[in-house]
Amino acid sequence: MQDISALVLPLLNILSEIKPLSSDLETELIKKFRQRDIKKGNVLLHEGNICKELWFLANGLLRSYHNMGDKEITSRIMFTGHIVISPGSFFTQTPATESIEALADSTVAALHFSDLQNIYEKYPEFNLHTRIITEQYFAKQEQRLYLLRKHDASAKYNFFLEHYAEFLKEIPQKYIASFLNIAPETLSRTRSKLSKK
Amino acid sequence: MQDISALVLPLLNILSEIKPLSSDLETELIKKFRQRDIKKGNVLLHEGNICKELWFLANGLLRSYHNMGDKEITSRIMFTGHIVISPGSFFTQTPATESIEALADSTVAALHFSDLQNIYEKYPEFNLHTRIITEQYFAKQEQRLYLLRKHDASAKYNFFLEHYAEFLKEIPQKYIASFLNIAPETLSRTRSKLSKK
DNA sequence: TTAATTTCTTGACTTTTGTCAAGATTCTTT
DNA sequence: AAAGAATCTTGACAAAAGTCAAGAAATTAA
Repeated sequence: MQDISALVLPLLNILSEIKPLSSDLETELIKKFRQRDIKKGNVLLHEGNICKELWFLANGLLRSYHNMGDKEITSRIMFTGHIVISPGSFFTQTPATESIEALADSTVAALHFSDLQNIYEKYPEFNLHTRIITEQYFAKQEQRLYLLRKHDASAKYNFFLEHYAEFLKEIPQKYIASFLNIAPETLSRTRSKLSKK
Repeated sequence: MQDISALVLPLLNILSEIKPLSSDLETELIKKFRQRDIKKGNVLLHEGNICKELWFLANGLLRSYHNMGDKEITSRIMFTGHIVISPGSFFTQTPATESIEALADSTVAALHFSDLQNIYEKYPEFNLHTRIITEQYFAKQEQRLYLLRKHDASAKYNFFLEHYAEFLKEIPQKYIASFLNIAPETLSRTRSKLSKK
């Protein structure tokens, strides 16, 4: 069990680069975040449940996915230093259409939705920080949409190599395939074709 | 040439439902918005240019699209009352990967990026409004992503019917097809199969 | 209203991807 | 290190979607 402020520190740095945080606000954030440890394979959020917390991934690797009929489709992969929510669920506090699981033993700092709302009331200047962060994640989503609109498997994979290269190190290929919305066999064939050239 | 405040009024209503606007802020917004009229078929933003303005679509119909090789793929369709930007481009002031055109004669109220930044400085409370609006549009993007991840054409079209029914009235089918990321012929066949059941 | 243009539908065919299955490889665990 | 489990690769085949083309229908313009 680490000191929560050590876990949250990188997040505070991200925030204060947008605009320095008052020490009161900083203290409040540290006070409200709670540590959660998730073992590899365990689920942080179940589809159908409401995403009641915002997580700062202090250490580890997470994956969000939809159950499409009988198979899972990976929606996002999240690394150390990412802010993690299920957006549709968290913002509106309605049931999530996706699940989030740990691909590696992970540690998150968790902030409850209602605590966040209280922070907005007490420290309205915090809206600036989250406005900008939401914009940044929004732009990332656009990139994701662009990938999914690519015609065929090799166009998707090439775009993936350009924009998501960091995925290659630790992520099993089957998750990359479902991130690209193609069958794992198709990804395997696409890669072998590519390496022959 | 209408009075700009009449154009912007519905936007002010949306904003003040989030939280009432101070009359100074309201005046400032009205002062900074400019009217633009776009004829059907004309392009509001060209791929490769920077999206320098935020638009409130006071009246009309817009479509954003990517050029994927030789063909266009519709990314969004925007109706009267929508706030319109090319997110990746506007937020970071970098070149857009999409174009935006008018599908019908349209009137927008335009706010320049730098004017918006000045408003944020002068009226920091405005961050609350845009934070919440960005969250709402973010959640919509999630739904869009969910659609594109659907396996086959009929699953996409059924999801489309449930969640984007308002598109059906005025949008030519070829744009709906490209919104679903399928060929227009495939959409036509999917629809005829569906109506036979 | 008629002519011209664009959009939509349908068929035949091709290409791409998905599916199932078996073997190879890699990763985990004991 | 060895056994077990999970993942990846490859082949054969099936299914789905894309492409091309021609005619029908609808929309727009004259």
